[in-house]
Amino acid sequence: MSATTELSRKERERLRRREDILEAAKKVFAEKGFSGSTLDEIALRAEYGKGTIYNYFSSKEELFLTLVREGLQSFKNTVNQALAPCESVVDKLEKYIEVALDYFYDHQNAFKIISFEIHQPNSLSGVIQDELRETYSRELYFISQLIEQGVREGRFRITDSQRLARVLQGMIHSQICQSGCTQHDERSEAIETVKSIFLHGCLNRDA
Amino acid sequence: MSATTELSRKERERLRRREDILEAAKKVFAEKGFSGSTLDEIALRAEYGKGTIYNYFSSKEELFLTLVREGLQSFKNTVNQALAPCESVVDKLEKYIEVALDYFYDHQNAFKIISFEIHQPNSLSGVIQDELRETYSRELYFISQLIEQGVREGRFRITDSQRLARVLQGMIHSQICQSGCTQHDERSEAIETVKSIFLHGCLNRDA
DNA sequence: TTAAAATATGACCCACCAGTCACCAGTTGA
DNA sequence: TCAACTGGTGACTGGTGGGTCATATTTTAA
Repeated sequence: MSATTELSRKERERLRRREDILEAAKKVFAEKGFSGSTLDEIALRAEYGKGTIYNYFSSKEELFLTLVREGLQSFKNTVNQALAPCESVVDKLEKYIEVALDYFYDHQNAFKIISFEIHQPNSLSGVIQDELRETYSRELYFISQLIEQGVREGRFRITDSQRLARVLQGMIHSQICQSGCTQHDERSEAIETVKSIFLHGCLNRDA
Repeated sequence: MSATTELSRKERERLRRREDILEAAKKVFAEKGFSGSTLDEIALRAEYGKGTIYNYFSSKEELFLTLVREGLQSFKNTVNQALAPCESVVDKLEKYIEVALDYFYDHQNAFKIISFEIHQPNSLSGVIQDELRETYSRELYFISQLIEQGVREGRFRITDSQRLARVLQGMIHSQICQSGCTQHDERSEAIETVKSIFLHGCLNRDA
């Protein structure tokens, strides 16, 4: 084995441990929230000692923030990739609803972490809270820009794109965490319903 | 002063202190969540000693649960009173959207407490968590029953009343906690938008 | 084979917090 | 005026949890 392969195996192992820890932390945070979770439990679940966690993350907050950052980034990438082939605004919105619901159904723990710490303003330190809020609002901004374009094209009955973005986000989020959301037809029914209500509710009839 | 007035003054004072404590607790819990809040801070905000709180509530959990219970009960009463004069299902739904948004805009702390502890399943003890969930799902059941009736009357394009109830709830919740939601026209615009999208999106055109 | 470097580990430290209780101020009733 | 009582109080306690560090273990390099 050459030196480079050696190094890369070490790198891989380090990465793997990091992932193990993140995975365990995701489960615990999703169940108990930030304040309710303990590093002891995360270490237990990850099957590492507590000290090990501090070889990979400098604090509980950094561990949490990493989860949020990587979760949102991964969601964003998925969305961008999915929307790339779409031409019209309506196509894009439909695709967004599909991909967002699919993603969050598949990553419910990530969803819980991202969504409920947003609603709990002051349990994290200021700077971190700000970054979190910032990233989140950029996500909202993405939808509202999409809608804004549709408004300019005269496709929408309602023209407050910010408000529409929020409404759509609320509709999507309402469908996660339902019982039995793992079944495939359950899921596609949810997708169809949200699409149908939002588009029927917002688009001009004569369009 | 007669003995009864004496007693009643004492009673009133006791009630007043209870309210003071609940009010302070509501603010703190709304800001920091259940796990993130401390009784010391609640006592400080209420301007009482920590020991005093235990003369009125047996534990942190009971204090929190009282807030949730009384908050939901008060909301329920407001809704029932508002919907009483309405005849048709559509009238009732419109009224519900109005009154729910108005109520939560006016009681944002209550809203935060009720909504985000629902999304954080395991930070409270089992029995309490169950009661909370139960009460919450009865609220959802109320809307879904309303919609169910509309479905039977053939007024709805979409017939899964449970799902519609969730969507509506998501739309309503998405509008709370926006910036500038204290202004009156902001608020009525939110109400009109939600009404408009939901009804346009769900009702049959020929109805 | 062994010295050195890297890394995992959990006992330990300290700050913090829910809950308690001995004390005290104010009120009542005689 | 005083004794009994009621009710607020915050210092105290026991337990807990984030974060540390000396030690143990494994890996690397010679």
